Amino acid sequence: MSRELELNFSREQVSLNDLTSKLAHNKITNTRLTRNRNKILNAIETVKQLISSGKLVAEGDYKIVMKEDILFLQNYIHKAILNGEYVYDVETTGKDVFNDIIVGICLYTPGEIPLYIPVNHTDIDNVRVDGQLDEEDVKRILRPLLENKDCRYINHNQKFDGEFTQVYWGIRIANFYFDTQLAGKLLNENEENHKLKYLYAKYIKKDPSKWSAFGDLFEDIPFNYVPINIAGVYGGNDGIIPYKLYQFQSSYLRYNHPKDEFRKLAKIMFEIEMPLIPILIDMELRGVEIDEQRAAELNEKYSAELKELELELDRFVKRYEHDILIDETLNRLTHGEGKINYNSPPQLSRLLYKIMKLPVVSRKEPTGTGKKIIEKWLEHSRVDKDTKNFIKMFKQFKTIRKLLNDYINKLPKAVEPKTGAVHTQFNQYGAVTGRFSSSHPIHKINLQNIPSRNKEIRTIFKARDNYVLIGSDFSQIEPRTLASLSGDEEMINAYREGKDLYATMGARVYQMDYWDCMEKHEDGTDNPEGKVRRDTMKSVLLGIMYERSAKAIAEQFNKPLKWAEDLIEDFRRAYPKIELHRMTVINKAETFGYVTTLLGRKRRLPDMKRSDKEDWRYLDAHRQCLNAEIQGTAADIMKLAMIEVGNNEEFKALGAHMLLTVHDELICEAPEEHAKRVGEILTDCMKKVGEELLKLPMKCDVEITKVWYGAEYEFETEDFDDVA
DNA sequence: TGTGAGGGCCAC
DNA sequence: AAACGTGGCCCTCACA
Repeated sequence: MSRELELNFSREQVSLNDLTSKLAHNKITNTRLTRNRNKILNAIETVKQLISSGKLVAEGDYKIVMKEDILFLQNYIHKAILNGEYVYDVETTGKDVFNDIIVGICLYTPGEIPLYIPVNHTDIDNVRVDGQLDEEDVKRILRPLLENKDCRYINHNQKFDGEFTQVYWGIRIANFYFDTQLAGKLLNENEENHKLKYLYAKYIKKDPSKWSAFGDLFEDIPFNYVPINIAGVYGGNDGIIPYKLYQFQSSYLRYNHPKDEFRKLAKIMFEIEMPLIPILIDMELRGVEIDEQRAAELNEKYSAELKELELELDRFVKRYEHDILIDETLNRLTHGEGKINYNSPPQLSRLLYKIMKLPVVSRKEPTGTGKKIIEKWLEHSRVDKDTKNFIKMFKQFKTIRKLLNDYINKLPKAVEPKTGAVHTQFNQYGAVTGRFSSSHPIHKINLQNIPSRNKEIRTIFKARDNYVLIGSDFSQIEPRTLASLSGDEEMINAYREGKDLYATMGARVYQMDYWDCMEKHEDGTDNPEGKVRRDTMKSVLLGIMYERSAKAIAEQFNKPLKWAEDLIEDFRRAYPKIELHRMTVINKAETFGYVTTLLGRKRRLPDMKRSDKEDWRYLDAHRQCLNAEIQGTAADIMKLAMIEVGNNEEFKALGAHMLLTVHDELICEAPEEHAKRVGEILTDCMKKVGEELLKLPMKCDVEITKVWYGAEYEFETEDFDDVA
């Protein structure tokens, strides 16, 4: 099956004894630059001194495995397999799974000595150090352990090790059993940080202050330059530390814990977070292809527009040239040239407020130049027509600049040549609520904030040749979650009967007919008044989930404060159970200092225990209570759905792959001929999971396209086949 | 030369 | 002071 990735690493082109070209991607490894060379040498010297002064010590005995130890290693692996659990950690030249390389392996199994196995250590001139085992031998010897389903793999941030192991050695680790980083987040998402050494210092050594001395010594130094004897100290620790942390954490995260709250957390750990790791590895390594031609077209189009806008802006600003030049700040910031940089908030605020004398429209941001302020200026009576025109162009300029710099021009640069795709990392516990986040350490790619309001940007993403994109999104998952958690009959019934929720709410709150609160009349004609009512209800409901103030809702609809207050009050009366639920969640948070999702994932909000209810820290936490419960529950559902999809045999057999998850939407790729079936499997899995948990009907909208947000894919009809 | 803060804005 | 929840990244500018 096409589950394995085809990568062209061309490793043969590089002499095994001189790793220069392999390391050349990373500018710091260009040791011909004295700056880099010195930086590395100094860092190594620092570590040597730390060791000789006793400040940096191994946690215990350890062994460095060299060429002559090959039989010992084989025997060790045998013992690890009998033991059934092990720590395995890869040390690499950096974080880029497609371009960095494995330098050494830390290995540990309980009852045995921790090992450090160097494989690609070099001297400062990138010449491989003698005496190390061949990488091929290490790979061959480790494989039976890593691929053994009965052997529990334990480590911190296993996705990283799993990806390197898969990309370089073609080995898929069989049993991701316990990730101490994920466990750390489940047990306390508010931790100062979730780095291995920090958690170890805090919970095992009980001295969090000391962690930094051990912390990121090699953060910026490719590990290959670290002398093997020093790496051994470090590597020995990296085997034992995760294991001790695991022992500590698993005393809480276990199915037989006396407290129900921990049994639930154990369930989330072992039935959601851990099974997700191999799925995310597949998604991240596969990546998504982009159409560089399309990106170039859009670049041309938007660049031209941007250039034009800048000229127009300059033309208008020209009349203030003198004022700009005599303004001390602007003169300095524009280097005495008076040419405004429209990307610079300091320059703009000076220009707009001091020179052009635009009124302050937000007490909160008296020098702001953002969207909200621009909107206010555009409606302000004291701003003249010409200036409004200028502001409009400025607004447009900013939008275009953002689209160009952040997406259109950036995506092609992020294509990984070895796969021809753009990759991101899905941080599994990226948000405190349990949601994913998306980022990339090298390319800085976040695939969860690709513009959707602008319909063109997403069309840069395309399915691979002969594949289609199949995206399915949960319709209104958060309101559905609220309906389920609160048990509000009216809301639940709206979903059961397949009615429009917001129109149902509108009918109730406004005491009007259902159809008077819809975007269209019953006969299909437009109903603008109905649309306003429906939009208002949507906003109020979202507002309640986000603890939005009446003032903010009033502002959005340009209505008086009283109007919004009454609306919210009406809503609360019409849906008493939602309000009751909100109060219950808040009370729980005040009593216990945390709220939980449906499955028991915790959001700890210790500030809810403050007695001063006016304290901003209390209010801050207060706003998070209901939202964390709903957002977190929705995240749990999406995660379970991904596991359901990822483990679906038919889905795999049809050659389908998950590519992206954007909170309530899951985007997959499948061969064209299986598109329909894969779409069905996808929505079936998602709906099944949602309905099991929320006990109300779920709705998923599927789209099959060649490009993201593109036109619906046209299936070839059978007739067409016959003709062909 | 690198870094962090502030302002801003994209997504759900 | 903030007053809408969860994120990540860009750009400029000041500062080490």
